[in-house]
Amino acid sequence: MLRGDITVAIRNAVMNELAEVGYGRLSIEAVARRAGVGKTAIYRRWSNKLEMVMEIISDVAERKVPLPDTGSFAGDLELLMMIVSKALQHRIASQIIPDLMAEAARNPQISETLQRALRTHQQAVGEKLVGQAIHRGELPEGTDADLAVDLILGPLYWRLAVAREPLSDDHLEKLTAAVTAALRAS
Amino acid sequence: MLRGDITVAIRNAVMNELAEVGYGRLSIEAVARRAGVGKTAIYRRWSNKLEMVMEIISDVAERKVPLPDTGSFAGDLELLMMIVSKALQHRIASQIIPDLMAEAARNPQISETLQRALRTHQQAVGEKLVGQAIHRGELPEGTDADLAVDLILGPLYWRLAVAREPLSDDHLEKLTAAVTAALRAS
DNA sequence: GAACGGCGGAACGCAACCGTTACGTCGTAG
DNA sequence: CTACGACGTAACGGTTGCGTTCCGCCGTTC
Repeated sequence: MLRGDITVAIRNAVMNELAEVGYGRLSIEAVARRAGVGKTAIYRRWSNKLEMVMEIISDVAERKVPLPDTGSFAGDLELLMMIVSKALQHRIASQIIPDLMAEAARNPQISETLQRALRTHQQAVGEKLVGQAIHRGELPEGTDADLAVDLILGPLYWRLAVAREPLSDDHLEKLTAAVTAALRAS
Repeated sequence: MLRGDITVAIRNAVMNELAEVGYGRLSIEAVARRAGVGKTAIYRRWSNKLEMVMEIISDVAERKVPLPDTGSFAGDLELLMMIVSKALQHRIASQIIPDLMAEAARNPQISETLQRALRTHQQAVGEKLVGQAIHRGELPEGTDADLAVDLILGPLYWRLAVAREPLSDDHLEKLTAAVTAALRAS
């Protein structure tokens, strides 16, 4: 039986290595070195870099985030944006996510894995959010959940992961208000 | 004197190579091969990969986009969003931009170059857009240009460069309307 | 027509990784 | 106490890329 503590060490090493050098430059040897483990231990678990990274990433990415339900759309939205912004400011995540997204643009397998892990899940969040709001009468009947997701995640991702500018509480508040207005008007 | 046609061939090769394999895996040898050029021709121009890529990218990125001024905020916004979405759907750009953004997260020199090339310029677009609209009375006095940029570029970038979902004319229209509403309300 | 300089090509020594193999150690299960 | 299996280490041959050097070719300049 494969030893669990070794597997954990490898997983951590992969995450850190991914954050530091990115998928393109990640090497099995470096992972082994960092994990304090032989290459054999890695090849015993996965047959190559892609498979290894994909399995580890899906695992992490599929951890469910609780869908917000605070009782009001404003509350749900604020909570969701807080959660997402915290996640995007996490040291490891903020390096790994853009890197894998870029990699997904040229590797169909990575693309598919990320889609399944992120889109399925996060789109569900958006749909639930919008659905609840419509049901409560806080948003008009035909509100486009797809559009809502773009409007909620887009600006956050842009500012935190792309432009890498700070996100003050004040700015987050304005953003929340703006998104609310945008959705109400649609 | 260095031959101009050779320089052009190298520049093109770098762009295509960047798009195909990304910065992390880009190698001087591959660039030379692709450009049909000796490695010596490259080292005669730049001293290493980073310097080469940075010079070529800044050149491309600093080409000025005409600031929209159609006479109305709605027109300006629609035009800007069209331009940006076209740019983000360009084959080469859509691969290179997320890749370099990810790389910038771990390489300060790349980060700085991109900031200067993109932010300075695109932020100016946002500020002009908002400034014109305020001047015309189409947006309230204190509208935050920073926020506007987040709201305009964020959803587009998210959808096109991250989620990689198609952007229909219909969706673009809804997005424009939503952003307008958001900014008016702020 | 001679000198110069950019060019491609080839090879250099060096380093990093690949994926695989052989070996000896050590903990655990039977 | 024995057998098994996962472990780390070390080495394998092969590939790729680095940055440099030397060569001979060829077009331009004077």
